Amino acid sequence: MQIPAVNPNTLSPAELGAWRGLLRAHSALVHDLDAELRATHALSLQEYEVLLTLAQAPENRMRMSDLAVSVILSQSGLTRLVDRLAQAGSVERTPCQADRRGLNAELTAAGRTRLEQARPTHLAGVRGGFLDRFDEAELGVLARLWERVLPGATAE
Amino acid sequence: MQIPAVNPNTLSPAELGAWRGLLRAHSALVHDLDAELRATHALSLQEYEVLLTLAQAPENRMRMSDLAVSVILSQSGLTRLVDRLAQAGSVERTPCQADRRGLNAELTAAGRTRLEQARPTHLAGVRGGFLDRFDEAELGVLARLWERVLPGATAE
DNA sequence: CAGGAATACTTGCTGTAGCAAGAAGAATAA
DNA sequence: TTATTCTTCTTGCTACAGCAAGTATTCCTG
Repeated sequence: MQIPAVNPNTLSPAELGAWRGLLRAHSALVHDLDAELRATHALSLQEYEVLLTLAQAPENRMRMSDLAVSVILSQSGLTRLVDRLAQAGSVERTPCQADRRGLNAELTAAGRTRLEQARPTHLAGVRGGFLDRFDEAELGVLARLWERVLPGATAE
Repeated sequence: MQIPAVNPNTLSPAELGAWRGLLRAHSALVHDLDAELRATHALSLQEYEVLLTLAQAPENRMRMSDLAVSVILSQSGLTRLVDRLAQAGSVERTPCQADRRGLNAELTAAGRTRLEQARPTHLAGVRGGFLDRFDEAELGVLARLWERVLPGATAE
């Protein structure tokens, strides 16, 4: 029986499917989620993720740099994202006790309200577009597969 | 034995891992691939994908709108991407026989050379960062899982 | 306790993407 | 045929992201 040689210059169908599937799925999901959040709550997906992350953080606040890592954004990108959220009154910058270089982004009451309004939309989008397509076991498999790709990122 | 109720307002650990893992994995992989292609071949990941797609197309050319879908880009985004590639001599716009509204993007000889130079980098990146983490069976599983997320996208 | 290196955040600049509107051609229908 | 509508691509505008440089503070080393 012939073993199909791994051609170092080409991808197998399974490889192609896995790789391009990742690209396509990500693009479609993120695009749709973002569009729906914008349309119904005037909130980008990234803004939503910041509010959510803060809501789950102790004291509802987090150092700017940690927040940037959490939401997968450069530090300068986060600075401006928080600018926008602060402008809208959803977040405040508060000084950091221990380190005067640092700033905390802190969720305001208005921000919490905004998040709570948007949350059903986001959850419905993630479920409807992604999670509902799989059963719990498959989701577990996926989660474990990701850990092989990611250096030391633990699922929050 | 207690069955954990599905809380409609929260994600289970597996759900979270699967979803955030997708976001993180995509971000890390695309970022690194793009950076490496830029550093070693002065080519963005999107530019690379255009060249590759053209190289695999019949006659090495493709309608602008089809190309946009293939590489997951808006039409205006593709117009400008092809502008850049044409500027660099990697691609040419040729008129479309059947439909004079249309244009084909066509790979030039120089573009093919450029692609061939960059290809090992790209393949090594995709393999090293992603594909090598899984065996063929797992890749097949992944590919099939994606098809449930994607409407009618068949892996090329 | 200086003085230099490292860290935290912001700002200037640039590149790239999308949407919406426009121009040119094709398709349909009467 | 010609008028209306649809499609294909491009262009104007804007938004968002990253890098690199700048500023303020802390850490480290002697």
